[in-house]
Parts: sequence; C-alpha cells; structure tokens
Amino acid sequence: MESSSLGTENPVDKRFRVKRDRMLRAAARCFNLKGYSGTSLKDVADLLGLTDAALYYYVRNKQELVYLCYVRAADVGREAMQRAIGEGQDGLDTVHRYLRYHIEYMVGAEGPIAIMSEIPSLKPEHREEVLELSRRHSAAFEALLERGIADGSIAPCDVRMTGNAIMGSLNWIPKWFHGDPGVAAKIVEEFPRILGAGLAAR
Amino acid sequence: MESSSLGTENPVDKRFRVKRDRMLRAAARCFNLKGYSGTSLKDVADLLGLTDAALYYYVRNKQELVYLCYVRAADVGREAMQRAIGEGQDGLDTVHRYLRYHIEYMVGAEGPIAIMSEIPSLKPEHREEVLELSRRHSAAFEALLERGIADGSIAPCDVRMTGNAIMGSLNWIPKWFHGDPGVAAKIVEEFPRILGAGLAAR
DNA sequence: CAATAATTTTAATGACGATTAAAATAATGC
DNA sequence: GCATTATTTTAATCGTCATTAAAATTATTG
Repeated sequence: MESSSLGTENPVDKRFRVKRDRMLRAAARCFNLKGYSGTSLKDVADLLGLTDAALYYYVRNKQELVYLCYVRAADVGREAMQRAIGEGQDGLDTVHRYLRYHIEYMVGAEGPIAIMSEIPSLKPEHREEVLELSRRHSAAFEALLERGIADGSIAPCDVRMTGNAIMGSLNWIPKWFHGDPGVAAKIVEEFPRILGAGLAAR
Repeated sequence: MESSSLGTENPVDKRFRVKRDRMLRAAARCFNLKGYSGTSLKDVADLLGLTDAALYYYVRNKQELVYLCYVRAADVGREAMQRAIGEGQDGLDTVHRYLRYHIEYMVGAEGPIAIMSEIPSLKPEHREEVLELSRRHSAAFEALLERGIADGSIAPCDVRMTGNAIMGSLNWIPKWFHGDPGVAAKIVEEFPRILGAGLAAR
C-alpha cells in the first residue's frame, strides 16, 4: 500500500498530489492577500470550488497548509539558486540570474507561491524548520555576494545587510503584485537590474 | 467642552492623546509581529498592562486601531520626506536623506510604527483613504527620483519599478528587525547606502 | 470632603471559523 | 453492474475573540 513503484506512478496518488498542489497555490494566493489568520479555510475552498471541510482530505490542518506553502516556496528559491549557480559566470552575474529566476517563478503564470510574511503564525514545531530553510537560503545568497566580492565583480559591502535589503524587496513583491501579466514582465525585466545595480564594483 | 484652547492644552486631553499614542505603538508592534487578524486586542492590552475592554475607551474598534496606525505611519513618512526635501542638495542627496530619516524613525527608540502589510484587513471606508495616503507617498518618492534624473544626479530608470523595489525593501524591515539597537544602528548606516548605490548616475 | 468626570474592569453576548464524524456521492477495478 | 476505494458534503461542536453594558475604581475640582 505504500506508493512504492518508482517508475509507474500510481494514478490515484498522482491525482492527489496534483490537486494538493492546486490547493497550495490557492492558499498562497489567499495568504498573500489577507494574511494567515485573515484567510479562512472557506476562502481557500471557494477558490477551488470546494467546501472548507474538503481541505482536510489533503491536509491535516490549517497550520500544515502554511507550512507546506513555505516548503514549496523554499523549493522554488533553492531551485532558482542552483540554476543560477550552474549557469552564472562570476558572482555578480550569478546574483543577476538568481534574481531573475526567483522573480520569474514568483510572478509566473503558476501564480504566486511565496508567502514569506507569515512565519510568526506557525506553531513552534514547524516554525523552527521553516526558519532554518529561510536562514539557509539567506546564507546561500550571502555566500553568493561573498563570492562576487572575492572575484572582484561585486564591490565590498556588508553582505548581511545587503542581503536583507535585496531579499526584502523580493519578499515584498507579493504585497503589491496581483497577477497583471504586463506588470509581471516589467518586474522580471527591471528588478534584477535595479537590485543588482548597486552591487557592481566600479 | 471642545478642546478649543489652542495655547493652553487641556491636561485631560493631553493625557488621553499620550496614552492613545502608546496604544498605537503597542498595536503596531503586535501587527508587525503577528498580523492584523493574528493579534487579539488582549495581546495589545497585555503590552500596556490593561484589559482588552479598556482599549475601547481610546478607539471605536479594532479596525480603527489599524487605521490610526496607518495614519501615524503616513505622518512619519511624510515628515521624513519633507525634511529631506528641505535639506537635500540634488535629487540623489534628497533620496539618501529621505531613506535615512524614514529608517531612523522606523527603527528608533520609539519602536516601530509602520505596518504596511495589513491594508487588506481594512474595511473599504478606511482602505480607500489609506491607499490614497500610500499612493501619495509613492508618488512623492517617484517625483524625487524624477527630480534626480532631471538634475543629472540619478541615472535614468523606470521610476515606478525603482520606487517599488526601494519601498519594498523598507517596508520589509519590520519583518526581521525586532528592536536590537546594534542592528538598528547598522540598518540606519547601511540601508541608505545600499538602496541608493544603484541610483547614482555614472 | 463631596461631587463630578475620567478611566478601567467584570461579566455577558454573539459571530465566526477551525475541526471532526458520519453520511453521501463519485470513481475505479473486477 | 458490484464491491471497494476515493472524494466531498452536511451537520454538529468547540474555542477564541471582538464588542457592549453596567459596575467599580481612580482622579479632579470646587
């Protein structure tokens, strides 16, 4: 009864995971819009054409819903980071790519996934894990900056504060971006330039 | 019975306003920490050593509490802007000053006042007004950028997106800054530099 | 000190929303 | 089509929390 088969995907499990994914996106949209406590399970369910109670088939409780959103957001961030590291030339170029990939995901057709605002809403058990993911991600970004400073592509700076400044700018995007594709294109195009502009070594 | 006397301040009214101010700061701290719906009136009251019901002596309801926090935050932002405009040399210098003053207030000993995250929590009546305040402030900042571009101190850029990027970075600060004075000093020192670095004309 | 105004508390009330269990419906494998 | 499994709904329950009214306390003023 365990979803053992690695090659052949159990179609039931697959449907389950696909629907749960839709759920997480709907939830993330709500959380971005109204915050964790501000969104009721009915809000999320309405977006999916379901009843609030139906959500419990996919998730243990509301807590787990945010938690999974975070894990998903962390995945996306990590993926953007890895891709950037794989493709980037020097440190600065890698930062640019990371910003672009991260933002592309965030404003992409899939709808926003990130909800970095709601960490305090998490119960201790999950909070620690999510904070750890978040710390790891910040550290990776700071390492990127260090690398750029080392290879001379980025001007020396306080990497902690610079990281906070840039990540804050990214994290805030879901607060004002609500899906307009024209705006999305502009963000993808402009933000990496704007945020990267101050980094370059003279 | 109207607080008419302009020179002589009615001591009762004054005490009232002072206490209400304390209330707003306490509320802002809670909102920043746990969001609007996430904070109960008891949370705020506890911070003041009062009962939840006592808050109603100072404010009509919870809605009005956030609303007043916003008005207060907008005042602070406007004040920072005006001071910067009064003292700034060229556009870029004015931007730098604005960032510094705004941040100084935000991380100052008074405690954080800004809670830009919770606009969706507002009821339509207040939301429109707060959005108008927010728009006006964004517009003022963008005008500052335009001015800098015009006088040659700032490199040409998309002022809308640049404004979003910089303001986002500022707005995010309350999410990770929680009062450590050492960190506060570092923010005040570093952020204006970091955020302004990308603007300067070559 | 007495009287009045200001401030806070106690003790309801009422909604709303998360959660659960049992029942109903839809899908799948034979 | 039947039996089984998967999915969703209906109909409670339970707690938390905003809000209110009345009572109690504290301050102010004559």
